[in-house]
This record gives sequence, C-alpha cells and structure tokens, in this order.
Amino acid sequence: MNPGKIRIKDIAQMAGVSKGTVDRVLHNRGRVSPDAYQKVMKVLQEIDYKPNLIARTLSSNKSYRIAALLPDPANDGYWAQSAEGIRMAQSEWAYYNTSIDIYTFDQYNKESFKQVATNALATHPNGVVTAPIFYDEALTFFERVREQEIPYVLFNTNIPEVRPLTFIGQDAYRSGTVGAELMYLGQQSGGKLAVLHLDEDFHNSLHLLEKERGFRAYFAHRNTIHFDIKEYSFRPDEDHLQEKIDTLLHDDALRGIFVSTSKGTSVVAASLEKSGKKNVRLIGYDILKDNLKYLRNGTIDFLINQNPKRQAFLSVSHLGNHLVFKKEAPREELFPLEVITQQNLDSYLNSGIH
Amino acid sequence: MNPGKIRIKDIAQMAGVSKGTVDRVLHNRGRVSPDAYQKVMKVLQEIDYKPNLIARTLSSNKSYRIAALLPDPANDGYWAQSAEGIRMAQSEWAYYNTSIDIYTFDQYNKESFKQVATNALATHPNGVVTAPIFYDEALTFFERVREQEIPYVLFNTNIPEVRPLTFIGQDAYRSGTVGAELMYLGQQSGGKLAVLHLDEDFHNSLHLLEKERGFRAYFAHRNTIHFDIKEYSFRPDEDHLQEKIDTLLHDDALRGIFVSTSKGTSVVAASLEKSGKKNVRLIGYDILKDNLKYLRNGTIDFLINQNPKRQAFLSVSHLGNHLVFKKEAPREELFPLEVITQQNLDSYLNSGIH
DNA sequence: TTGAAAGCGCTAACAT
DNA sequence: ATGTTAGCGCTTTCAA
Repeated sequence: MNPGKIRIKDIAQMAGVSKGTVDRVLHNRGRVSPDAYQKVMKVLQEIDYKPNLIARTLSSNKSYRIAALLPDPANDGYWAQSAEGIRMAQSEWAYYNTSIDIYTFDQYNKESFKQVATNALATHPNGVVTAPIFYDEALTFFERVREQEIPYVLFNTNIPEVRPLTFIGQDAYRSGTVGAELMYLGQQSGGKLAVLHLDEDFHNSLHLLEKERGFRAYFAHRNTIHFDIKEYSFRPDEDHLQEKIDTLLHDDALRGIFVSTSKGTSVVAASLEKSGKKNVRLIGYDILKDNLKYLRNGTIDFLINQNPKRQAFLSVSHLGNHLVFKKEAPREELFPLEVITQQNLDSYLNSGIH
Repeated sequence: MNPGKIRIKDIAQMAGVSKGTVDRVLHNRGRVSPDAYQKVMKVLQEIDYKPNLIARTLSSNKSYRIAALLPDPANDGYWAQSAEGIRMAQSEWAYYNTSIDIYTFDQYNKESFKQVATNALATHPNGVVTAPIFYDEALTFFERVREQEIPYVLFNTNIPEVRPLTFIGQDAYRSGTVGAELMYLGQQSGGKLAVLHLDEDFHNSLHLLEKERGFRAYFAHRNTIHFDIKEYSFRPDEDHLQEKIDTLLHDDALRGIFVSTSKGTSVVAASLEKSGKKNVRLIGYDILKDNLKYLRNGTIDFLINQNPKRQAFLSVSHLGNHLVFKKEAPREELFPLEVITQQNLDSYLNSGIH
C-alpha cells in the first residue's frame, strides 16, 4: 500500500534490535545499552522516520483535559471572540480525545482570577492556556502550574519571565508604529495627536505602554514630521468618562486619536461621531461589533486587528499538538498586524479561522 | 479513561449481536438479517454514536496520493510561494500516509498544462489540487477528473462551473475596491489613474477583470470623486515593455497606478523609481522578494496580499481532511484582503502559516 | 447470515 | 537491558 513508509518494525529490523528498543530510543526512555543505542541512532540518521501519528494517538489512547482561563466574555466583545476561538478548538479537539474546560474570571477583579485559577488547577488539567492580564497574579499562578509540570500557553499578553511553552500574540511596539503610520498617511505635519488608553489596569499593561512607545517612535524617527502627542489614560468605570473624552475632542488643533484598546475604540468613536468633527482621524483596535458601524460610517478610519479568536484557537492548537502528537511548539507566534479598512472589512468578517 | 465514549463493541453488546454485524449495519454492507438489523438500529437511534476517526483511519490503512498542479515556480516569485505552501503541506501530511506529488507546467504554455495534467491523471491520484489559470483547458481537464470520481480543489483562480470540492482564494472584485480605497486615501480628487494588467493571458483571466471592475466601481459609486481611469494591459514578454511603461508614467496628470498582478507590481515599481516621481501612488500585489525593497523605500505605497503560500497549503489541507478523515470541506474559503504597508510588512514576513 | 479473529503502527506493561 | 506481547477501535477476511 505504502511502500516508502518506514515503520518502527522496519527500523528494528535494520538495526538488528527489537521494536521495544527502538521505541525506547525514540522516546529517550532509557534502559538501552550504548551499543543498541548507537545501532538505532545510526539507522535513524540515515532514514527520515516519520512516526504514524494516527497509530500513536490510537495506541496511547490517552485523553487530555486542557484548562482555558480567560476573562468573562459576557459584555465584552473582545473576550467574546477569544471565547469563540476556544469553542472552535473544543469541537476540533474532541476528535482527539481532548477536552477543553473554560474557566472565566472577572476582568476587573484580580481576586476572581486567583480564585478561578485555583479551581482550574485543582482539577489537575494536562495543560493550561491563559490570557494573563494580571501580571503579579499570573506570576504566582504559573509558578504553581510549573511545579505540577503542566505545560501552559499564553496568549494576548506575554510574560516572558514565566517561560510558557508558547506565546501567541502580537508585537505591541510594532503595532504602535503601524498605528502611527496609518495616522500619518496623507496627513500634513503639525497639530496635536492623542494616544488614549482605556483599560482597567493600565500601568500594569506593558503591551499598552509598548503600543504608545511604538507610536511615538514612528514620529520621533522622522524629523520632518512634528506632532504634539499627548497621552490620556482612563479606566472604563471612570467618573465622567464620556465628558472627559468629549473635552479632549474639543481641541481644534486635534488631528487624530490612537486608541490602544478595542473597548476604548468604540467609546471614543461614539464621542467623535457625536461631536460631528470630520477632520479628526481615529485609529483603534479590533473587529468588534461595537466598532463595525463606526468603521463603516467613517468615524473610525482604521482598525488594527489583533484577531483574538484566532489567538485563542491557535493557543489551544499548539498545546493540543504538544500533548497529543508530541509535536514541538514554537516559542512564540506573533500574528501579523492586520489593517482593517471599510473596503476589506467584509473579507475579514467572512473568512474562517483556518 | 474515556467513559462517555461508545465503541462498536458496546453497541454490539447492547444489541446482543457481534461487532461484525454492527459494522455491516453501519456501512450498509448487507448480509444482515432483518431481525439483527432492527436490533442494531434500535440501539443506534438511542445513542449518539461517533466513530473514532483515528481508529478508522489506522485500520483501513489507506494511503493517499494527491496531485498538485501548478505553474513552474522557477523564476516566478508568486508561484514559488504557492510551491512553498505545497511543500509545507507535504511534510504535514506525510504523517497521515498522504503524499503530494507536484506537477509543474509552463505558465505561458497551455499545451504544457494539458500535457502535465494528462500525466498527473494517468497516475490515478486520490485527489487533485490545481491553480486553474487556463480556463478552457481546465474545463476539459476537470471533466476527466470528475469522470474518474477524483475530488479536486481549486486555488488562486475560481471556476465555479467545474464545481470543485473547495475553492480557496480571494474575492477579486472586493480586492479591486480595496485597491481603489487605498488609492484614494488622503488623495484629492482629479487627475488620471492607471489600471495595469501584466499577464500572459489577460483576457482569459476573469479575476483580473474583476479586480479592475471593483477598482472602477469604488470611484463610480462616489460621485464627489472624479478620476480619469485608463486601463493598460501588457504581456510579460511584450516588445518594449519597459519603454511602454516609462511612457505612461510620463504623463504629469498621472496620480496613481493600480497593478493587478504581483509580477507587474515590481516591473512598474522599477520604472517608477527610475522616473524619480514622488507623487504617483503605486498599489500592487503580494509580498514577493522583488516587491519588498520598493515597499520599503516607498516606491510602492501598498501591497494587497493574496497569500499564495497559505492558499496552496490550505488547499491541500482541505483535500487531505476530506480524504483521510472524511471531514467535509467548505465550498469556498475566501481569504481576507490583507493590506501591507511599510510598518506591518515585517509582521507578515515573520508570521507562520498556521 | 453471523461471529471470531487478524491486523493497521504504535505504546507500554511484562517477562526475561 | 532487551524482546515479547497485549491492547487502542475499527475494518476486513475467514470460518462456521
């Protein structure tokens, strides 16, 4: 049927040992004499052995449980998309005896994260995927996860110090330079620009700071361009938030606003639309329901897509491949910085996840 | 281990028959007494049996050959990327006893395609993936393929009439409107625009015509914008090609050029750079080596990414899943229309295929 | 018409 | 340290 295919049995024959020995060498299970080891390795080097993953999976007949921790998707379009990605992964991995348990926590409440994380860990999952939005709490959590030797994948926010199996996300600094580039496109130099962060825990959100740094660097490196760039940061539950944004829009010298979060984007867009100003460029993040109408009617000029659905989906994929198929996962996978405009929006909405 | 899972053995037990009988019922193989049939069906109706696809695949121990037909990647950056995608698919699917044979033909020679297609079909592959760039020849080819009941996937160029298992590509019309949008960004109305096709067989290339149609439609729908849009089409081996392009660039009223093919993009960029003109916007296709430097130095303003590598890779994936795992493939998968700029280019170059 | 059994390639437990 | 063997769930062949 498949003449070219080399099986463990064949390797054993070629090396003059038994299947068991080959298996031990392949998986570094030890209990192999140096002599036998050499013989097997020699054969392995000569041929390109590709294990039959189907047989491997069937044989080991293991089932895996992956715990996925993410902020509550209710009332939050961004995390809703992440959750959607996890759900797609669920049905995909069901074929491989791998289930994904979703644990959601309150994105505004660190205690809630700690609680949920403890619960998740108590079930002794075989792997963990998380969007570690609380820095300190994530550190202690992953210390415990690592103690139990459970592999874990991070998405959305990176914490390199915890050395995850994989990080899935974007380069925040470059994201900022892309924002700046889109801001400058066809514009004239001069006037004011605002960088606006709308986040619960801004000063702990390294990636938002990085976006801003990138945004500023773009202009700083071009000395023919001069903008007065101001930073504003607010909390979603801040008092008089809407008024504060209205006020900053009032400035007639304002030429553009770069909003670093998806939820901030629609909030600012609402104000901007209300103000009736046509000459303020607005750049924000993500293809969320709340953002769509503003992009369509031109209030938002560009969105940068962080692709939360795919981030979540791929996080599970990498972890699943690691557990089930023993494939090695990349240390990190940085998504492209997708620019969404009125005209290409639908092509993104209609495209699948694969 | 996996308590919820029902196996054929379990069904047999419940129905009071043997595994073999259940299998015969499941696959309508006949040779089952009405009585036994009833008993099995009754159980099947009560439970939700999901066959273990892994076991099925291993057991049937089939191997599959997929024939991939595409233009010769030598000296063509675009098709080189497609070929790269096929090669990645090769190593991916080698795990599943599925090999992919690559057949390349001369993209400027229909006879070559016919010849190669005949050769490929003569090997009786289990599936075919093709970029059907020659319309008429593709029609007759797929007629023969269908006669042999071999499933086939198209990518790059769609021919809906041949009803492929799946089409992988982009919406060419929308691609044109995206090009137009990028052309208009921050520009003032008035002046001339050029749509340039550089293709061997332009009038047979429906998708290039569609791009142009989309490009024009964008402006036609906005009656505040007025551009004089001219179409030029050349063959890559056309006499005095470079001079002709130089000439059209000479026009001082020219404000922008939309090039509908990837190879055309770098050709025009070379002329444009040489001309020293800074006020002509250039929009083209694809992240090819030849295009990169022009995007980096600002000669090319935007690229629209068709993602040939991923198109090819996914074509094989869908076909492979169909053959090996009996998964159903989507009728078509349209890729997002990705906008590539100076700043987000690297994020695309660095990102993987998954 | 039916049941029993071999086997797909790999893993892992079990003798030796 | 090494070889043998019993599965994993399904397909398919072979007796009965």
